[in-house]
Amino acid sequence: MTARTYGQYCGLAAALDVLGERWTMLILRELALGPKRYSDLLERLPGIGTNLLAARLKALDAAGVVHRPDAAGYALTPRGEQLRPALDSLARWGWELLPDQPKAGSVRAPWAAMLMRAQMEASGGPGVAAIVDFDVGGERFWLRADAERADLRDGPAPVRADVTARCDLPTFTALATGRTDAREAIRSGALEIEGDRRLLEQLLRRFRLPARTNLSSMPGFPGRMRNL
Amino acid sequence: MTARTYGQYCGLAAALDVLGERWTMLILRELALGPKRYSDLLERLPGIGTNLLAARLKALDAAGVVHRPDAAGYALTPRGEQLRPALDSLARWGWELLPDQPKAGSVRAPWAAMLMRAQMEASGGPGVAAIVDFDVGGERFWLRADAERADLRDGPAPVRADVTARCDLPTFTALATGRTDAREAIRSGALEIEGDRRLLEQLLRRFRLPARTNLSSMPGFPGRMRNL
DNA sequence: CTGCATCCGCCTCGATACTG
DNA sequence: CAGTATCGAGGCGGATGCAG
Repeated sequence: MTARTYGQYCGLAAALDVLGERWTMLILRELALGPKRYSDLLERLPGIGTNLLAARLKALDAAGVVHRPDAAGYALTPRGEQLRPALDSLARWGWELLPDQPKAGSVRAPWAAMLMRAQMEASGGPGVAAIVDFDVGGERFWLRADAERADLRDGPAPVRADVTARCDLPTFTALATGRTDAREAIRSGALEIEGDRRLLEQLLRRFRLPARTNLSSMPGFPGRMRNL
Repeated sequence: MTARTYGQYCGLAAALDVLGERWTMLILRELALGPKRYSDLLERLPGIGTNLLAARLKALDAAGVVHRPDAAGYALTPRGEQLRPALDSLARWGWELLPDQPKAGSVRAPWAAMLMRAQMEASGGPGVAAIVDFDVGGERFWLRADAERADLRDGPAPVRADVTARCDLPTFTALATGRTDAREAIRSGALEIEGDRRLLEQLLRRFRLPARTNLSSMPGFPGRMRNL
């Protein structure tokens, strides 16, 4: 009954009173890619439990972070959209914790794409204006970039894209981590392009994630960490 | 035994695997103000419970976020310091959730000061270089500002400050929220200054927090929210 | 079928008591 | 001072039920 709040007059504590419970920020991550229905969220958040998702959505609605534009479907409110810098910042910090090689089934292309978008914005912006339509192993999402900012949504692009890129998930993660580049992937046939090839190459160059210090070599590891 | 992780190859999920449990980010907030001992943390985190604090510190140590420079005392590692932008971002988002009037006992001057520092950095930087020593109701902390960034630590300034400011907590929150300004507070005697008065006035102008939309007037309020 | 609510076992949390 | 041990209450995860 007595909702567990920190009761501190502090911005961080107040934010965590709303966002701090398990799964909450991950729900918002999914909704940041576009509106979704209850069952969409369930399938993208493996392990969450149906009751918990319902409870979180209700709480987020009450907090003014999420709303229901139509009867079936949840979306971020403007207040929820304002969370993006914070989620980006956390994601960039967490990126360095991830192992070099993802465990099978733990990767979703949009998650990597979100990270790359955040990274791009943090390092001076995309630099070019473009709309790119991705198909990564059948998963569709699209990016709208301008000089400083980039926006990422799932689903197919609702407008005509400048470039269309199709590849499988391993290729995409290889592109993301810089283990390969666009030119090479195209040459090997792993990446299929339609439209302005140079635009995509330009973007992917800015898209690259920073190298990670390998955690397994850190003192005190493993503690209670990762099991991807 | 099986530490509850999300198991997603996603920066945000990885960050939350380390930071997502209750109290963790608030511990880091405290350590971001400077190294502290176990009992210092206990007293600044009312309600945390001794076992939980010990467990969190152990986990954060294992994760490479916190370390113990000397036998009794915890501090952020460089990796922990890198969390500042993320904590700042969350704090700025959460600021707008706070009620205009804090409940008695729920305010700590450094929390407001942290928020002001984050706000200052986000809106173009302090603009001036200065070291300011604060004494707010007996609580000491100091700010080192340059054109773009600002650093805030608790305790008295270890170097000679350009300005020394002394006031009580209500005056400080009034300054923070813009309900009063430095000139007025000095004139009324609520704020005592030693040193370069104009420097402080300049800083405090950049220090002001944005106005908040009053939550209580929002649809769906109260849901499960604040009880400060 | 989607969108939950209910129930159940376990784990986390918070409070208190106790120890080196 | 700096934690560990213990225990009740509640949050979480999984399975199942059920209404629209």
